[in-house]
Amino acid sequence: MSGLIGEYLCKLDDKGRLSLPSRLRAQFPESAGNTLVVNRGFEKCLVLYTREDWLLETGKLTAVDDFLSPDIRRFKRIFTNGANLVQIDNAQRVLIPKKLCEYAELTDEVVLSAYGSKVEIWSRSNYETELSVDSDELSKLAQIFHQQAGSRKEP
Amino acid sequence: MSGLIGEYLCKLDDKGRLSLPSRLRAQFPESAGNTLVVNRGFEKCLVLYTREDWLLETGKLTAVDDFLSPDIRRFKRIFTNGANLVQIDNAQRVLIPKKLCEYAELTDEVVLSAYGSKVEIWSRSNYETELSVDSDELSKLAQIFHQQAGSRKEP
DNA sequence: ATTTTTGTCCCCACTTTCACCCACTTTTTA
DNA sequence: TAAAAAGTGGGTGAAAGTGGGGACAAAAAT
Repeated sequence: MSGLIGEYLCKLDDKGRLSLPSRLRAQFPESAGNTLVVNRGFEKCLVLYTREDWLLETGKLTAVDDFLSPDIRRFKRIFTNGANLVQIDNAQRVLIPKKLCEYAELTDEVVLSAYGSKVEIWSRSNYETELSVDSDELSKLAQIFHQQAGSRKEP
Repeated sequence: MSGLIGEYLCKLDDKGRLSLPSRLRAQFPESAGNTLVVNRGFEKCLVLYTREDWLLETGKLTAVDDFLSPDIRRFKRIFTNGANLVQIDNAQRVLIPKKLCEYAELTDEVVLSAYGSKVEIWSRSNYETELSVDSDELSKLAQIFHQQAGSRKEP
């Protein structure tokens, strides 16, 4: 699935339950059922996938054989470690594993940021820091992006 | 089977029994019954398979002829002789053979990390070391992976 | 051959966790 | 502005996790 969109501010309660905004919930396909996958992101955030998208996302990793080298194994581990299945309860909440909460420094205020086939989960304060950018830096980033993206274009 | 997922922190008791989290247990197919296979991993960890997946894994080995070289024979021997059948008891625990506990330096806190068709068993401290990586190293690993994955692409 | 030791498994009991339920508040929609 | 839907918080019982005693069998020692 792709085409997820939206930015949502929501609450994490004392038990570590995160309620999914109904607008977001509605974007998950029926087929996803009540199970999602949550994992660490590259930055101090978590990433939420449908199970199906998780498999797509990690398909490249799965295709490479473990016998090849220690580096390969390590790389695969780093990417897949921490991934956990979570269930959506009848109040549209998921229980975020403690370890992952700590990793992303989640407390009570949490931002969900959906894009493509992933939903990033940030603590509000980390999210705001991440997004605070002045226009100079923004144009620099855009430039870098353009270069990188350009060099990868298929002919 | 593939598509195992999850990272679980669990306890190894004094008797060397490891309790399998129910979430993980539930991911094994009915057909696996109460028998699993545990073996040494390449790194300082153990690997847990269903019996069926173990056969698939060793299929790679048996496909290669023993006559080829001493190294082949040696590898096959080393790889297969740590393997043990373990039974799941009615409290969802498996008894890890002492030799293997020592090999992986397992004490009381153990991390189970499931991915694909295997479950890796790490001591908590070794696991954390394995996964701590700085960004330089990560990009190096990514590069290596990219090469390997690329070289396997079908034309 | 008998005893001792060691290892494995089964059972029971206590503790902890979490999925479910309900109730209340806030927001949205008609 | 009422009604409905969404969001929030907390209590609770069933399930999972944990630890230990003891029966039994295999291996080792006498």
